[in-house]
Amino acid sequence: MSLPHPETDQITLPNVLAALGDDTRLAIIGCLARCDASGGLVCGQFSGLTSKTNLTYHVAKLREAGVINVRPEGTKRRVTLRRDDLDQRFPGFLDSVIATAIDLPVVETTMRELESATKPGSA
Amino acid sequence: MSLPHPETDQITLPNVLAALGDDTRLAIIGCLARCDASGGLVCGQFSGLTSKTNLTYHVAKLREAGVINVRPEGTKRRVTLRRDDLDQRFPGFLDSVIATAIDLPVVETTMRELESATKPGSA
DNA sequence: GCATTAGTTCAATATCCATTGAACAAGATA
DNA sequence: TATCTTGTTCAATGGATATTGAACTAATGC
Repeated sequence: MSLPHPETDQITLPNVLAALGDDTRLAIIGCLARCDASGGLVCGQFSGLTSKTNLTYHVAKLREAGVINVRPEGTKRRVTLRRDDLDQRFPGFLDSVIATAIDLPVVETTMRELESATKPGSA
Repeated sequence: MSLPHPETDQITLPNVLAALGDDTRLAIIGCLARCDASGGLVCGQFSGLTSKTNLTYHVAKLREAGVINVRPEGTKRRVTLRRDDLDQRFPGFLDSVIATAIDLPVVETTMRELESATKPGSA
């Protein structure tokens, strides 16, 4: 964990809601919801959503709010949902968000990334 | 319902999250969560939160996102949570938000309003 | 060592969003 | 009718937030 992440008990609802109240970031969460079981995703796999620079910005927002975990992996950054932490802090919240976010439309470029990510042996 | 409210199936998660991702609006929801059983609140009872003008703005945001219902009552506006609609659309979501929002600190002026609102015969 | 890949930093801009005050409208009350 | 209460509208402002491109760093592979 070389990047700063808030402790579980420092995650606040206002921050989480503000972080999720953005289309780009909600799309990131939707993608993660689909692929989290297969080890999460790396930043590059969100490339269909927006520019590389902008992605850095939005991923940082989600990380700082405590919604995701970002772990360096070589030159890449592996992104996962902080499911347990959020469940502990706001029971039922993440599940209800994911249930809807997972159905949000995804651009085709990103869709292909997700498909290859969920294939066995891709993590 | 003289003011425009979205139909239940037009309420979207991105809009709801964006509406709740603001401290003033989350405070309004917290107040409503305490008092909704006793018939909701009128705008004036949120006066401790911000200015009158600004309140109109935030209440409109919540109404347009489908989070609250606003019903004219003489010169007043009665505000209630759209519990059933939100539960139907995003099961578990509102409950998990309220469970936390109800514990958020409330300014004293507003606190007094809430106390008088929950007294029997005040609705 | 050199090029490639993956992501970051920084400064600039653009856009959106919250906040304010003055003037207004509508209903209640006398 | 005059006045008070409650909330709205509008235009203006300030501040935050998203987006961009250029230059950069760090790890990987040849």
